Amino acid sequence: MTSSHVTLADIAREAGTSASTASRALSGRGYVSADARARLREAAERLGYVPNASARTLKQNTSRVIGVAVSDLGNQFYANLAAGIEQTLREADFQMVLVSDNSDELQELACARTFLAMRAAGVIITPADRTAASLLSRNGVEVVEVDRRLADVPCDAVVLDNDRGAREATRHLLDLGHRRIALLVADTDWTSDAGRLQGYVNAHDELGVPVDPRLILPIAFHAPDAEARIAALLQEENPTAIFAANNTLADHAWQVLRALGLRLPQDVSLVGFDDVPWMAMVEPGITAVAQPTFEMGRRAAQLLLHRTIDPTRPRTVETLEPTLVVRGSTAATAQP
Amino acid sequence: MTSSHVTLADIAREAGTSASTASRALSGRGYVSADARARLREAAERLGYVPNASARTLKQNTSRVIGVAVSDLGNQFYANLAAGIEQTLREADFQMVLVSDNSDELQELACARTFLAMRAAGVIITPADRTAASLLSRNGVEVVEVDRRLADVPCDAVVLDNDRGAREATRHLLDLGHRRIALLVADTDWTSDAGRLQGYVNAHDELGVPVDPRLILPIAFHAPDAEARIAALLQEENPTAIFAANNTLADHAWQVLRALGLRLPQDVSLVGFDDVPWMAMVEPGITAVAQPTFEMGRRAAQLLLHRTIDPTRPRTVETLEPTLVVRGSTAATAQP
DNA sequence: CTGTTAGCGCTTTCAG
DNA sequence: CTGAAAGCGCTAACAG
Repeated sequence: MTSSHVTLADIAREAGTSASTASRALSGRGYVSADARARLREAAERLGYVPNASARTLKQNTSRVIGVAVSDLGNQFYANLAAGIEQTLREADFQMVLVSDNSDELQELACARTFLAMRAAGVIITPADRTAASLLSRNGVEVVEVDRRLADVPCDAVVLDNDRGAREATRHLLDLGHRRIALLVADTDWTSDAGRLQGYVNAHDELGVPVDPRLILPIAFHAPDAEARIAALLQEENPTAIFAANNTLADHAWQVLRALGLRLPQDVSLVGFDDVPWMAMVEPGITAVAQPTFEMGRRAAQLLLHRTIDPTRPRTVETLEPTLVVRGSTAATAQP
Repeated sequence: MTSSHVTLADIAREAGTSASTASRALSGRGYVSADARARLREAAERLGYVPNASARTLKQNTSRVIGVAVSDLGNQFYANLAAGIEQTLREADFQMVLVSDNSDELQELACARTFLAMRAAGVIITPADRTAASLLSRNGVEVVEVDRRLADVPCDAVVLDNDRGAREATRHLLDLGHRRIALLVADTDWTSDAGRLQGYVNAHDELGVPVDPRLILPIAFHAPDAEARIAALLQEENPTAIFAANNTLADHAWQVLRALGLRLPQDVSLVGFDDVPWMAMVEPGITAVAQPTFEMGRRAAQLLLHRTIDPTRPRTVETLEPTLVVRGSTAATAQP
């Protein structure tokens, strides 16, 4: 029924006080007589008062909004990350403004500008470029990087121990006797993918197995020829195992194997990175490096919330540990 | 380097104009000489001006923020819905504030209050209760309901033809000779689930097959005993087929069948509702009613955007059609 | 075409 | 304990 919005002045008038007193009563800051407080509370309730966040933000020059920019909300990994962030923020009575930036530098920068315009209390980002963090930081907005690190300004971060995850996965295959292990890795300059490549190499080095660069296949996101290239690699290089360094590539690899009629694990072994539901459901199950995705989101949000409380807190990089989940897709090599 | 924020007044001073002229120049509304505009643009660029969204919202009493409240961001269905909404909003230069409310009435109401406080230009919601929409609507905020309808105030909506989806799925099983089809359905009073139940019943009625109420199992979200109850139903009622009316229930059913060692489709047939990736990957594939989830999100956002342009637009309910995707999990009944 | 003025709703000194 | 007053940054009349 109330068409226009009820303001503090309205409830002040209703309760016979000034707006300042009303502000103090409802925000709980400063002295207000119990009597006045009760009257104001009642009036606010009765009139259906909803504080105007913009007015408050304008006055206080900071909001309860946290900007979140992820690469691809359609991907389970980022969706779970966002879910973890959202849950944590909501518990602390903050709101999440969520944007999916397609790892596009321009879109990412546009997001940063939007978050700045909103006077976001902080920003969480899966970075594709360093300019966004730089712009935000320069304007006094705290940034937390998740999944990978890119910023050239100091900021908190939550990442996975990608090297270790990839090393364990590769080592698992090497221990099973595989010597020609194809690596499917995203074609980026991100620390996440670099770490996974490094882990693959390290595992080889540790056992003194030479790395054949022809077995390493960098594939861009959403590359339309991804599966064709994987099929070509399989046929030209005859790997006995595949390590797919993210969930999309694992999916592609699995589809290619199915299309070519190659059996898991008799004809070829497969390890994925990022344990998504289908990997536990297909037969045989896919051996995978599991990431605590939701928890990464939670940690990132916590880091940001802690910093809003104590801005002098030293910057932290939290490195979470992956877990190798062994299933039926990996087995010892057949004798050649 | 710029510690505090650059304001319109700053760039006006820099360019030797008043703040109003600066406002006109940068917002593009009203007359400004080409010369002044150029100087102002340059100054804004040079000083790194970012407009203050709160000030603008306060003044104009409306923002470029759309509130979105979904039931469970961790569920693919809602994540995809959110992704569709986000993409559409971003294209129109709106921001999405996303909250996952666990279908909890109190959380949902709290979200509504937050969106109101932010002067959201509109709200998209997968409703669990009618009070949120009512509160928003009463305060002049447009609401679009997605996936199900609940509001007792007029609002736009985007839903699936659940009756038809369930009818086709059930009909498919009946046509294969099944006469004892278990229905696993979410235990809600939502239109979505009611529609699916109705479709199940309608398909039976059309063929004159009696419905045995003992085969209908309502299961609450996140019920810890969901799988135990499904297993019990299978053993006590001996259905020859299962229709699981959402993706979570399909997952549960599949796990139970696997645990009990029942083969698809020889021992029992299975149809899911909402075609998620694993259903196409397991062997045999799961026959499923596919929803255009992402598209539903897009439509909801479009409906809202159109209404912000033309508030007198008549309310619309868009009903999208599902598609039955037949895979190997369904087959004719074995002769008893 | 441009500047002046006023005010959006709230919080925060500062006097009382 | 309370009210008056000022101002956050922006925009929209309204005169010039």
